[in-house]
Order: sequence, then C-alpha cells, then structure tokens
Amino acid sequence: MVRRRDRGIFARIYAVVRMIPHGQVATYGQIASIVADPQAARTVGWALSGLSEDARVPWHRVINARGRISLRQHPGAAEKQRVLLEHEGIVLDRHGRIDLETYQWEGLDWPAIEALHTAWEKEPPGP
DNA sequence: ACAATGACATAAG
DNA sequence: GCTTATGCCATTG
Repeated sequence: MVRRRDRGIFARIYAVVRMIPHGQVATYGQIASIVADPQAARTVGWALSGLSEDARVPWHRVINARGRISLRQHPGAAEKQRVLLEHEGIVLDRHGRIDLETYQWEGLDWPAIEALHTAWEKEPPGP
C-alpha cells in the first residue's frame, strides 16, 4: 500500500504523471521509460493503484498503449476516468479509444521532470 | 528466497 | 479486433 515508501520509483512515477499537461495523455510504458525501465509499465499501474484520493496526481491522464482505459476491475472507476478525460476536451471514439497521435504528451527527460517537480513541491497549485 | 499479483506491452493465432 | 500466452518490474505473503 505504498505507505511512506514513496521515496523510490513511486515518487518518480508520481512526479512524471503530475507533469502531464491538461488535455493530454501518456501511456504506462511511456512513463516507465522516463522513470526507469521501458518495461516497468506494470509497476506504473501498480503505483497509481495505490494513490490516495487527495494525492494531486492526474492519474486519469494515464492510459495504455492502445489508447484505451485500462481499469477493468472497478467499472465505476473506468467510467469516471472517461468523464474526467472528456472534461479536459479529450475525445474518445465509440469504442472508448483515444487518438494518441493527437493527444499523447511528448514527454520530458527525467532531469527536466525532476526540476519541474521540485518547483511544484515548493509551490503546489490548487487549494 | 519463492510464488503470486497487478490500472502493462507485445506477439501470435 | 479480440483472446491467449509470455515477458517485465516492484511489492507482498
């Protein structure tokens, strides 16, 4: 359950996800590539699953490589994610697919993320 | 240390 | 395009 162990790869994953701009999306594999291994995608999903509700992480902007929502276990959550995405202006086709060519975040290298995240911690946005 | 688990990714049928 | 099978990584019992 994550506890206070957000020091390692988890913290880096959250940092990257926080930098995904409004109205854009990133894939699990993409985030994994930035924080560590291109093949630690499952770990990214695992990290997000342990988020608390007030974690200030835009988890809904993370989707799978096919451009679709990966939440199958709790159907309500998938629905919620879709609503959140549409609320940001992201269009899903009738199959619930997102066009990555249009909405995928270009991404940043880790040093850039780290710098931005440091600033974020200094002056967290929102309430 | 080993086996199982999970919001993945990719290849194959 | 969907379903299976296999590979990967970090965490947990």
